[in-house]
Amino acid sequence: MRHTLEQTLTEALQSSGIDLHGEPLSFHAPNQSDHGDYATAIAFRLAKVLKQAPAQIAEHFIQALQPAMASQATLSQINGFINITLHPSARLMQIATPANYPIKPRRILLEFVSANPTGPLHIGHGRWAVLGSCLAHLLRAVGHTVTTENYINDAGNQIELFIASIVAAKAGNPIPDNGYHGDYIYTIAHCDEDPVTHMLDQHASDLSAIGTHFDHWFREHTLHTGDTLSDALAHIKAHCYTQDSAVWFKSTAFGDDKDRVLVKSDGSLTYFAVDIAYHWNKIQRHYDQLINIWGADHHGYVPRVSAAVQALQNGHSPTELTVIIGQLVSLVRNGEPVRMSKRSGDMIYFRDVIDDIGPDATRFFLIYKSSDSPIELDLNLANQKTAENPIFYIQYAHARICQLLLKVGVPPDVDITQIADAYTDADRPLLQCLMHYPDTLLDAANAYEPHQLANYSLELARHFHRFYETNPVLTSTGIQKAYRLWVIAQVQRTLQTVLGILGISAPTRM
RNA sequence: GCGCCCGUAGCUCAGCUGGAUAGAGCAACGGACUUCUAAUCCGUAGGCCAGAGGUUCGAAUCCUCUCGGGCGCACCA
Repeated sequence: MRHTLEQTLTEALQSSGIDLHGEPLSFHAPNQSDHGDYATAIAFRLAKVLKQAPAQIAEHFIQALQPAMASQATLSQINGFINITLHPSARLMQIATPANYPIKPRRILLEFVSANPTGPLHIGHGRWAVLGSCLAHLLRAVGHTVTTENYINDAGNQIELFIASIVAAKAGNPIPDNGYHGDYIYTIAHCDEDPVTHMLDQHASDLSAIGTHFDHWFREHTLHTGDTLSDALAHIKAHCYTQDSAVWFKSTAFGDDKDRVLVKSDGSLTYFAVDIAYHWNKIQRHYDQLINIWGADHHGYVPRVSAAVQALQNGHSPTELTVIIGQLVSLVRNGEPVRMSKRSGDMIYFRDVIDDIGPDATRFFLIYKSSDSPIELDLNLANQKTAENPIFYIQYAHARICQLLLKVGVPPDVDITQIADAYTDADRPLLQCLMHYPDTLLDAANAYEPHQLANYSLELARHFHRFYETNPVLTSTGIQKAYRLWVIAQVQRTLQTVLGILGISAPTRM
């Protein structure tokens, strides 16, 4: 694993009396597999300080390191880069060794979706549902403790408008202009269930359809009935002032653009005031980190919440707040944008997309792009999107392995140093890909970017399919058969882990 | 006007804290199924990384500006 290698080799260099001047070795995977398994450009960064050519420095370092590495790898210098090429058996050993992740475990509260229960979930909520659940799996995979939470705004104006809309529909009256006009309003009006409960059940059902489940559903109204609100306001009071008969929070003292109103001049609370109470509640649950996933349409809200979290804690044992801003999903039909508003009639809901292309394709489609990048979904191309969706390519790799292993029965116990004799250079890209899995996982977790893992799974599947074409297993014999079986079993294991984190099924046949 | 995100192959997108010849998928063209599932593989073609400056050994990546697109700038939630 990269981290261990960096540590070991840094120590080896230092004990040879080499001064790195604070530069980290920073290994990366070379973009050409025949350059080796790990590479570092440290010689370039030290060239100026050491007043030597990079190639010279690299050669010098290699001389110092080679003795310590000889049993595992060959070191070489190309164009000033130091390349490490593991011996085949060392590479196989690396793959077989369980990863340990150099992180400080944190207790994390991850909040996402948090849709108003005034209408069904749309595709945008779906993106956060997928991103959030993948991120939770990812952070847990490297050793953090994660609690997932869905915040429900079941109090306030929007809920009142929602209820008023249903009451009007029930009575056969026209729905208020600023009310909700979707078809679902009439559906709810025809049943006796509590409208908010009905909506929340539907949310849970939609989320469950793509395998997203929350540890907590936090209801806003519980903030109003308990002491949390007054308690939170009391804790932030030192940073507040009164002006124009409204109470303002001096958020500019914590980096916000302007101060924000908490208590309006009519005595009622702003949404922000309630949100402060919610975050106060989170802080009191003693997490190390709060992560919120918000759509780009809320990014302007970040500085004030961040300011509030700082003010509430007054610098004492701070809980860190991290807000992940994701770009929006837009729907297009016949080249024309489809407006996504809960108040307009014409709506495509998240459930429609799931039913159309299936949960696995939906999840993959929403996770394999960076959340910084907007997603445009053409409804007319929905079926085509299914064919284009690379998820089947990945699942097919897994299914191929499963069917093959089924025919073999119980694979034999193997001695890695023995089967390494069957290694050929053509297998190197696949083995490197397998070996780099823990590094990829760690990078993805540290960056809060599950899409890195989705892209990794594609890459692994590609290498596997190539291997499969040219390495018949059933007709091979002896060491070669054992080796090939071992390799595909490693691919199977890794694919299962990755697909598990992505929340996508790993079918045994297709 | 101010702030955040984005601009990479025909289309959809990767490109990790600057590193070696910028990569996939889909679409196009040409090959490979009596052989572990062809939902696959191999090959060909496709690029002024929006544009212009700057930083340096080295820039798609960092800084500044311009153009173009998305989103946001409430005593709404």
